[in-house]
Amino acid sequence: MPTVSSEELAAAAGVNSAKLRKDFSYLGSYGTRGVGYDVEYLVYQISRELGLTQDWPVVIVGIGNLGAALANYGGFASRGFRVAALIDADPAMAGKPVAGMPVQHTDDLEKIIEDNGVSIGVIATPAGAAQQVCERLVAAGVTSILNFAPTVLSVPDGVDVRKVDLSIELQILAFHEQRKAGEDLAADDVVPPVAAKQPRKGPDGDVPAVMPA
Amino acid sequence: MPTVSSEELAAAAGVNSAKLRKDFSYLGSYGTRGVGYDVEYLVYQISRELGLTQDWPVVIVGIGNLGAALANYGGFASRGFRVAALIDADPAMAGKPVAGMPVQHTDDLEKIIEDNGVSIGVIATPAGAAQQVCERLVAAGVTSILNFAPTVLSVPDGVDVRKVDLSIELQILAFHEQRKAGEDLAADDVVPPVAAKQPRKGPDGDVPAVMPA
DNA sequence: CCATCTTTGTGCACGCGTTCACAAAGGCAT
DNA sequence: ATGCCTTTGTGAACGCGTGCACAAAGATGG
Repeated sequence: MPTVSSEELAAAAGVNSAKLRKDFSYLGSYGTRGVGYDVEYLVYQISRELGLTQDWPVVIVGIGNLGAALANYGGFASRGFRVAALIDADPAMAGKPVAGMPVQHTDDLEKIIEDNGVSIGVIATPAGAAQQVCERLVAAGVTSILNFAPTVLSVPDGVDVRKVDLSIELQILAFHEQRKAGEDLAADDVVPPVAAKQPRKGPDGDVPAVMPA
Repeated sequence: MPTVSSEELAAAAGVNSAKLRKDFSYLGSYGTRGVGYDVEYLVYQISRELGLTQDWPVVIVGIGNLGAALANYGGFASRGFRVAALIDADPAMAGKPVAGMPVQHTDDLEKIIEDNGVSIGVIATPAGAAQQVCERLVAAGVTSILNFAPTVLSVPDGVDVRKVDLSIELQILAFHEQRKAGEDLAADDVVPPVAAKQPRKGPDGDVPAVMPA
């Protein structure tokens, strides 16, 4: 039976082993003292807790370059996501196959959502169309929205929205780049907490309070 | 002179006004007591600190759907980024215009980086090509990399990498979605800290220690 | 010029998450 | 079966970031 110790996992992930054990303990006591964690069982438990074992039908609205890229993205299927439909407002797109699936017209949005029991929608439309699409999705029963359009969506309570701004990541790189370049001359002006450590995003987040356009 | 108080800004951003003032104070004392912050001046100071006032030439390697989407993305220019070149390994792509700019062949990668003084590279290639492209970018002088390929890149010290995994965001939505659905039946099993609050990414991050594939 | 009012900048305390450290527990060899 | 070794699970302490609360500072009006 292949096992891992919290120490090994912590080293691999670059975190403290005690925190890792404590986090795991919230899921239950899946480890064996003196041995470690059964890899297969642990993977299953975490997958289940994160919802990876469920099947999540999603629709992608707005099949431009980005929408097409998302439709072709391989990482979705392996995480339990199934692209149920591709939807676009352009009648010329209707029926055209993208990622082995015919694009459908916006007119049928509501029916598609219902028929497939979709609760997660992805918006990859131009900024101008996003809010309207969002409202239709929500009205049709979608309760979680991933927004790639450069707009802030307003939604009723109970609906989750996550906004992906591709340029923010670049922004952060540029910030560090500036640091690298400038730290020879200006070794004084330190901005301690706000934006200093390492990266990634997670269920919760940390945003600098204000970010100018 | 248009001004804002820390109170107004804090309310708009949904944060505590004291923290906001303290954060601003790290940039210097730009406020006026009894009045607030001069909007224009504040925007400039923050922009400068974040590196928005500089011109950052970037190259995008891998002009598939995603690369094309990035090339067309309007948000870059307004944040000080200038797409200096689009690079692809496919000879058939060479010379083809994407977002009003001819795609160049990978062979010229090093020359392009040098000629344009590029220090930030975006990788939007298939997973298999990413590491190799990464190494060539670094060898040519790039010190910050934004990686959209589903691979973990290894880079020498001094090079920053940020990985964007489009499915992680969906993952997080699905997690909350699962919560919504299940909280009626199972009001007990709580996973307290790891993954509960609200979203967004920032210069620093919070990752669940372990995330299975 | 003084009084009053508003809002900043910040010392200090509280609270929460991380880390330490160890007792309990299971495996394994003798 | 007994003892030793390894690793978990967790109580308790530490440290750090957040929020409170107030003094200092500037504006504004009389």
